[in-house]
Amino acid sequence: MATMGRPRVSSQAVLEEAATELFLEQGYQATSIDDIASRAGVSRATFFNYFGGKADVLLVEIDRALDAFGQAVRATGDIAAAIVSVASSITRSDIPLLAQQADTMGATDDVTKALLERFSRLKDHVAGSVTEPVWQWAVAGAIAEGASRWATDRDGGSLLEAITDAVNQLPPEFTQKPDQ
Amino acid sequence: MATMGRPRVSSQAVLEEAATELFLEQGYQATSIDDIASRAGVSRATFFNYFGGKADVLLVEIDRALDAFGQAVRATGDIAAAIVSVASSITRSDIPLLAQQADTMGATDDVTKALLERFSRLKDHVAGSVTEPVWQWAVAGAIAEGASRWATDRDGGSLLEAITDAVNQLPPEFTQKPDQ
DNA sequence: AGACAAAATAGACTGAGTCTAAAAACTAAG
DNA sequence: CTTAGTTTTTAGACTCAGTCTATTTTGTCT
Repeated sequence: MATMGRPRVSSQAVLEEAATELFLEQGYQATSIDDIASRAGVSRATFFNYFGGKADVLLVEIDRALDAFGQAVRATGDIAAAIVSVASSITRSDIPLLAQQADTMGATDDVTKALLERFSRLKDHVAGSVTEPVWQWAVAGAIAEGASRWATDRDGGSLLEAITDAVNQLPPEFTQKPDQ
Repeated sequence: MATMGRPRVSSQAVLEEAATELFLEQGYQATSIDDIASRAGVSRATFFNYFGGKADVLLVEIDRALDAFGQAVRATGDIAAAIVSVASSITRSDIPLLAQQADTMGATDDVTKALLERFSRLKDHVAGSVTEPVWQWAVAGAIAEGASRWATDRDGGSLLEAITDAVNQLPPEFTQKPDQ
């Protein structure tokens, strides 16, 4: 039945590498999608087969983590468990040049906007377990703050520790499982 | 000494009115900035003299409120007082067709993005009084949630009541003044 | 009348994002 | 080995946002 069709010529990883090179060379703003596609040896249209836009290239890992988090919350309904599950599988080596050198690249408010979108998605995922909207904001904010600190302060502990510390600044009932 | 230069031909209010008409007629997406400028009897370039983009037209009142809020926080350092000061001066008549009919206009995620930007600014303003970042997220989220509920549920109470209710779902120490 | 100031405008330009149709590259049969 | 089917890549056109520069308009002041 199969027939696989034309094999892929590129990948998210290849484009990510090309983009990161250019971001470090020229800065984020000065790099167009055409530039990235050229460097990756691929057409501009192909770039859009792999990414929705320029900022998405910088946030691949975040998106992967968000997807996993949403899936975990939907599966278990337990925020704390989902945090442990996702955060403990992420180490500093998973963010090669992303947030680490984000300012070196001249991260514009384009990136800031994209990050806010991710926060919004995070809050939606949190809503799968935390019913009260005001608490959703607080919990999502704590997670985002923990992750941000971890990414910024280079010599801190693990991501899980950072997020746990941040979430623990909230009242415990905010993150309790709805059932039981 | 003065010499005032050429008098203004348009205003935010005029452009806002023209834009709102078109949004209701054609929907938000289908309306270009050219359309708005034409309807207002002004050139496209002039539109950008009054607004930064299409979404900004929908959020004039929010921006005004945010500016006032930021000013109040900077002046007094008291979140609760700033909320009272700003929120009590805003009534339903101040949002003519904005959030009320936002879905009628087919509010895209363009508007959602713009709203997230506003939330980010709100959080920055909150930071003027709340030092702990995790609490900043919670407080800003509560304010946003209260305002959102007020704008959505038509027959509720005042904006101040809605925001106060939302903020009161947080521990009181989150919003206490830093000094004293 | 002439200098000055501020706003409006024309118009060009870059780049993002979308879309369509066609070409390319591979697999599985016949 | 040829053909049909499938998927990706690609070329290219198109709309629109946003920025920028230079020019024109319209007022006030001297």
